[in-house]
Amino acid sequence: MATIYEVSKLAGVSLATVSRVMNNNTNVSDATRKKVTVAMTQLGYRPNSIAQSLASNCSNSVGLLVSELQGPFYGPMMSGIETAFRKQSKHVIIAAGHSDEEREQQAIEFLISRNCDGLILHVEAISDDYLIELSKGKTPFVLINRYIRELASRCIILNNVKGGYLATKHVLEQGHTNIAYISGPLWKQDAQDRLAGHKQALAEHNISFNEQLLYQGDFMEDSGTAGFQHLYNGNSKFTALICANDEMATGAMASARESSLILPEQLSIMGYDNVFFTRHVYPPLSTVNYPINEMGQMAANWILSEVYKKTTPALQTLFEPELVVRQSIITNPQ
Amino acid sequence: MATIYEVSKLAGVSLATVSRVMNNNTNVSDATRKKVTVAMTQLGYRPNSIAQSLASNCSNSVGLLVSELQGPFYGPMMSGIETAFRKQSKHVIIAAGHSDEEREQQAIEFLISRNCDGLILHVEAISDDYLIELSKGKTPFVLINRYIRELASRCIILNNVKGGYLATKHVLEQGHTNIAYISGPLWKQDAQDRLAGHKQALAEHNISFNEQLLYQGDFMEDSGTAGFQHLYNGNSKFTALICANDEMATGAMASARESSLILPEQLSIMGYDNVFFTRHVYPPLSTVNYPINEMGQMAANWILSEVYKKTTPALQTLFEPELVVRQSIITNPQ
DNA sequence: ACATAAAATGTAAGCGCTTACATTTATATC
DNA sequence: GATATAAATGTAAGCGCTTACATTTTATGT
Repeated sequence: MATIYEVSKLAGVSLATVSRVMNNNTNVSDATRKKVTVAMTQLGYRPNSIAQSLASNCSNSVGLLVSELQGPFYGPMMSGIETAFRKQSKHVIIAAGHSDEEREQQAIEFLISRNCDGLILHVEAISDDYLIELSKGKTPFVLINRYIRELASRCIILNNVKGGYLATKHVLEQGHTNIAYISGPLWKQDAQDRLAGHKQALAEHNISFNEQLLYQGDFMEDSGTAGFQHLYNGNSKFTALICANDEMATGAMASARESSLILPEQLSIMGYDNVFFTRHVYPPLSTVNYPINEMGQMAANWILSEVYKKTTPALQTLFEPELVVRQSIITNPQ
Repeated sequence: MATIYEVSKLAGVSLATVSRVMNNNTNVSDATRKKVTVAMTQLGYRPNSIAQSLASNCSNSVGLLVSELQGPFYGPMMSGIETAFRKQSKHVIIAAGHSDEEREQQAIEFLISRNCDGLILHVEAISDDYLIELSKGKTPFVLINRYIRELASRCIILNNVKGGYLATKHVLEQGHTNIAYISGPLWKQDAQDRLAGHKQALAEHNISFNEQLLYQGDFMEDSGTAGFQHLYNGNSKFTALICANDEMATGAMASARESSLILPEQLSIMGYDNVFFTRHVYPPLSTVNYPINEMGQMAANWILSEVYKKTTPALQTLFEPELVVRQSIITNPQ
């Protein structure tokens, strides 16, 4: 592999000049610039990004930490992020935290020791304090789907209260009054917010919240099935079930079907996230759109702007959910 | 950030010695090793991986090129790969090729210029010739889901003929004799192989292959719906439909339902890949398992072994598919 | 034509490590 | 205890770039 030195020799200029044309900012005359580029192509020169990084103290890489590499939620997020960075020739180093405090911490350490210029973090288990502490370090980061007041400007989040509200409002408008709810783990902010939105919509329709109709799940499919069983065997009847995310909704659907319910006729079900497979389940699931792809792109833009000082479209920190109506909710035949 | 120099000063040894204890291979007496490690922790020293890379000419990073970051197929693959590498402190740089020749090529260029020590490639559009040429370069790579005779030892593939065979055999054993088939794009090897397996099973059961019952799709959902429509409006009747992957099967299901067919009673459908959402569709889709997670891990092991000279579990290049029976196939009531 | 400022180019010192080779120190052999 | 051998440590030259600063060239004004 040719080095900058050979290029400079061939072009008959100094190392510095070659470097200058590479980083085409500084003043180089057109004549020499041409000489150099010719030499480069002639030698098939490709800059050594490692050497560049060492000398410039900038690795052009950003670390991305997600909970899982698989699953319907993270794919679109990573996709949005990768697209934004590739355009700028930044590369992304990925790691998975598996929603486990220790592993998330390790992953962050790993990414930092890898000289990432910035980090995009989707973390769940790690404490606010740790992140606040981290923010004092020299590696900038942005948070997705997590709000910490002290770090507000770098928290890219969805208006989950609104989303919860939208979901329940829609169900109410179809005439349902007995509505069960399977929430996420309530120590998580997003789970709380979605539930809060639910309650708000209920209140607006003068329906009192019934604790009997609440089940706390963990955002995973199995807790949807468990939740349905629990609720179904309880004393309070319901004609609609709202789940705090699509996976749980799916689990609940399977479980409902096992209990010989006909869907959606005998039970309306609502999801949240608008994960891609919601179109595929039967009946197609009505849900709330979580623009995770866009939020991923925004996170990338944040880094591009704050770390690499690029000009980007205006940074936005709060995203709005939207109702997605499909066929899992029927109007309640009173 | 402390450097190796400061560590050496604090420990009262030379740079080389510090370097040695870091790469803890060479001979260092226990006494000095201890001195050095103490100094390290005292300073909170973290090696600069960029400098290491430059000096050692090894970036400890491997490039991963997939078609899409999203979608049910790539998630588990990336997951398997990341897990294997994290354990060895290698990092993975991802890029997406979007099944487009030019973009795949660019991505490979990008990864190479990023000094990846090795590459894991899931490419579809790029030519055999390009890859053969690439194999002469200095960056080693392994191919997933692609077989090129000249590069056989680095092709990690599934026995797709067998998979196709298994799927059709199962359907035949349920008493179906009129079986439609939606294939992948037949310029792709895997699509061909799956179809070959299908024909083989048919032949074994003395059923002649009916061209009327074949539709060539493109592995994407929409072509499943288009395929179903085409076949359904054709002259040949069928009681079962086999799709060359799960997405197309899903599309076909939706389409069949739109044509007021009751599933699975009026039409048995079979998928391929065992993508995670197959459990969620209704009826749960019978399919063929593609152990993509394991194959991802194997690809990682290949790199670990060939590039980093680590000892790994035996390398394996050919994987076997397995039938996954769920509820989308009923026995044909002759 | 000459002084002066601006633009273009060159020089050389790092960036933080690894590693071949040289040197010193410890261990074994007789 | 002298010698041979092995183990431990040190020295210093890079790895391929960037960049502050120095120098040379070119443009500008009079």
